[in-house]
Amino acid sequence: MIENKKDTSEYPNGIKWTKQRKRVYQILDEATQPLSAAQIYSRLDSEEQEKYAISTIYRILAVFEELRLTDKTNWMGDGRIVYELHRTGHTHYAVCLDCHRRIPLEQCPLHMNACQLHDSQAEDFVVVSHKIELYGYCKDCRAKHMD
Amino acid sequence: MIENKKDTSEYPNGIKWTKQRKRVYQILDEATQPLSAAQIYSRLDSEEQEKYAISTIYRILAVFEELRLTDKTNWMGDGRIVYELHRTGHTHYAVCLDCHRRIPLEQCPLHMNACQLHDSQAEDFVVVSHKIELYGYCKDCRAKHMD
DNA sequence: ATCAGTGCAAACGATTTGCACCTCG
DNA sequence: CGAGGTGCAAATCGTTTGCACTGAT
Repeated sequence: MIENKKDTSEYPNGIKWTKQRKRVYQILDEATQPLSAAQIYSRLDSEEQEKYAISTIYRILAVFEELRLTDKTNWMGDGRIVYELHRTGHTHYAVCLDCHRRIPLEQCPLHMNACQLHDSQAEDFVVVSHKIELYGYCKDCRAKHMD
Repeated sequence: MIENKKDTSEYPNGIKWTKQRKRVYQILDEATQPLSAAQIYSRLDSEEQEKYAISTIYRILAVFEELRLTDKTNWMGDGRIVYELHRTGHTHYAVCLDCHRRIPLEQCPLHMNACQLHDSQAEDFVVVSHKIELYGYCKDCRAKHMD
């Protein structure tokens, strides 16, 4: 069997690394913020014969989540589920209530991964992960309303 | 005009306090955790002629949110939107990844309401509110899987 | 009496699924 | 070659909306 290098340095074991999956992975990788399935779909180039079925996108995202490649979130806002690569640990966002921009936070305001929770209501609850979202107004939007 | 006391001690001004609204409010008030529209609907007693239209439930919940009577949330989990009365400030939950139970936390693990955020990525972002959800495994579910 | 609130059914948008075909390994 | 992946269209689910009727104030 001929030894040939794979063009993508890192990808999960045990699944077929099809052009569709490559592309969805690439789009998520290039994204600066979490994307919905529809947003991923719309970033496919129709001129390049790239309009893979939207159901395929959903199935790929399901597989990615199964493999812990992505994080899935649906928060306040437009109600759609958004996906992002599960990069270096977790990410939280500051969400502007005006322009709906999601600003990723550099650091986590809470340090309690995989720990025992000390709260009288949730005794013996073992925390595996957490999500935080801060709501407020970004610099630009505050300026906009300052008149 | 005859002065007559209202049977419900507290309710919002300016809206008709119909039996449907009373009942939805009561269900939310009795609930120990946030409920989805469908869950509220299913708690109506069909024997009591109480099966108000599901669309009515949604509309009532929309009004309640407008009046700041309730908080609306859709996080990780089953994808449905859940509602709870906007009681004494904000509440956070520990969500069991196994049984999906939502355990309200006694205290907020984060103290940063209405403050300036100090994060290099979100400079000059003014935080109005925040949501936190902890994911993990509750006592019962951990016991279940311990064999 | 009036107009907001309701019920019903139909519309809607996001997500899922069944099935035949295709393609990676 | 064969199992797994995909495309397409139809189904499903939660939620929203149009319209005629009802009931709280």
